[in-house]
Amino acid sequence: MTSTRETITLQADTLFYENGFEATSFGDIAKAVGISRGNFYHHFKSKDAILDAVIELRLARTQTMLDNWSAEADPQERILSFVRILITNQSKIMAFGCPVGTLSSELAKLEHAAHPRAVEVFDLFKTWLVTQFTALGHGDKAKDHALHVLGRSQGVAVMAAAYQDPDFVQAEVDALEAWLNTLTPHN
Amino acid sequence: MTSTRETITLQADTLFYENGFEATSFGDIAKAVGISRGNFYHHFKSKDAILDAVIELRLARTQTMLDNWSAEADPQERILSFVRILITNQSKIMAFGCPVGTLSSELAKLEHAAHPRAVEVFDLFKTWLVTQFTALGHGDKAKDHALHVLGRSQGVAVMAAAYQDPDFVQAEVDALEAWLNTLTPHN
DNA sequence: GACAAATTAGGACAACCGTCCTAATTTTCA
DNA sequence: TGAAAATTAGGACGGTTGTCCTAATTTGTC
Repeated sequence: MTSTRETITLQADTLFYENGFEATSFGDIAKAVGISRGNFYHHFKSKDAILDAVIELRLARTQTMLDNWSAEADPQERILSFVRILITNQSKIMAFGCPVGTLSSELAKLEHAAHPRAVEVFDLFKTWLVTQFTALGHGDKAKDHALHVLGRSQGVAVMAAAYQDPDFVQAEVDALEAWLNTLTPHN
Repeated sequence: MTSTRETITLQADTLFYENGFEATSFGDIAKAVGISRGNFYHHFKSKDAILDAVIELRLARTQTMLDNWSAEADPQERILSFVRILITNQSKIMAFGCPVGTLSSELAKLEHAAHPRAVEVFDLFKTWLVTQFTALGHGDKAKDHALHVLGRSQGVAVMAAAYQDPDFVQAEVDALEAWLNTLTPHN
C-alpha cells in the first residue's frame, strides 16, 4: 500500500539517478508514475520539493543499510561491506556513476539550495566509517581514514562510469582491501 | 586576434564546466560572448557542435599540459606534476569538481553521443601516465597504476566539491605521493 | 569606390519547461 | 445515504529552450 506521494518519490529517485536532476522533467516523472502532470501539485508544490523528498528517501535508505552492516561483528568486515557496494551495484555504477557523488556534483554546479542536504548522505557514510575506524583503534586518524575510503570509492565510481571496465572496479576494490589490511594487521 | 568561433568555444568551455552542459543555454553563451543569439548558427549549427568544439579544445589543452610536464627529467616527478593539479586548481575544483570527471558523468547520464569523445581526455592522461610508470620500470603493472592514480584524483575532486575542505585535498595529495614512494623507493 | 562574401542583429517558430487553476471524480466517514 | 474531503485529469499561463530565417551591416578584394 504505497501512497502516490511515495510512488512519485521512488520514480523521481530513479530518474534523478539515471538521467540527472536537471534533465528530468515533470513530464518524465508523471509518465513513469502514470498520473497527469497537473495533478502533481497536490503532492508536491515544486520540483525542488520532490528533490527534497528524494534526498530524504536516500538518507533513510542509507541509514538502514548502515544499520544492517553494523550487525557484522568485526569493524574491518563492516568497512569491507561498504567498499563492496562497488561490486554489488557494479552494473548501475558503470552506467550512471554513484548516486551520491553525481547528485552532489550536479547540485554544486547548479548552486542549488539542496546541495548541503545532498551532501548529508556523504555525512552518514563518513560518520559511520569514523565509528568503525575508531573501533579499530585508529583514534585521531579515524576521520582521515573515513574520508580516504569515501574518496577512493568515489573515484572508482567516476572511472567506472567513464570506462565501463569491471576488471578495474575489482582491482580497485582489492587494492582498497589491501590498504585496509596494511592499516590493521590481522594477527 | 581570437576569432568569434574561438571566443564562443572558450566561453562555452567555462560555462559547461561551472554550470554544467545541460544547464547552460544558448542565451547564456551568447550573453557571455556578447553576440546575439540568432547569430550563433553562423558559427555552430547546433549546441552539440559547440560541445564537440569544447571537447576538442580540452583535448588540445590537455595534450599541451602533458607535453610540458614531460620536460621534467624524472618520471616520478612528472607523475607528481599530474597529482598536484589538485592543489594548483584547488579553488575551482572545490567549487565545480574536475572538468573531465563531471562532464563525463553528465554525458553518461544523458546518454549523449559525445560521451566517448569526452572520455578521450581521460585517455590522454591514462596513456601519458602509463608511459611514466613504464619508464619507472613497472611493466605490466603500468596500466593498473595509471588508472589507480586517475581514480584517486577523481575521488579527491568529488569529495572536494562536496565538502570544500582544503586540508582533505592536501592530505590526499600527500597520501598519493606516499603511495608513489612506496612503489618506487628512492635510493 | 564597387561588389561579393562574411558576419551580424533581431525576431519568428514550435516545443517544452515548471507552475497553477478549475472542474470533475473518487474516497472517506458520520 | 449524503455531505465533506481528498484526489484526479486536463488544460492554460508565461517563460525559456534549441533552431531557423531574413534583412541589414560590415568586411575584404579587385
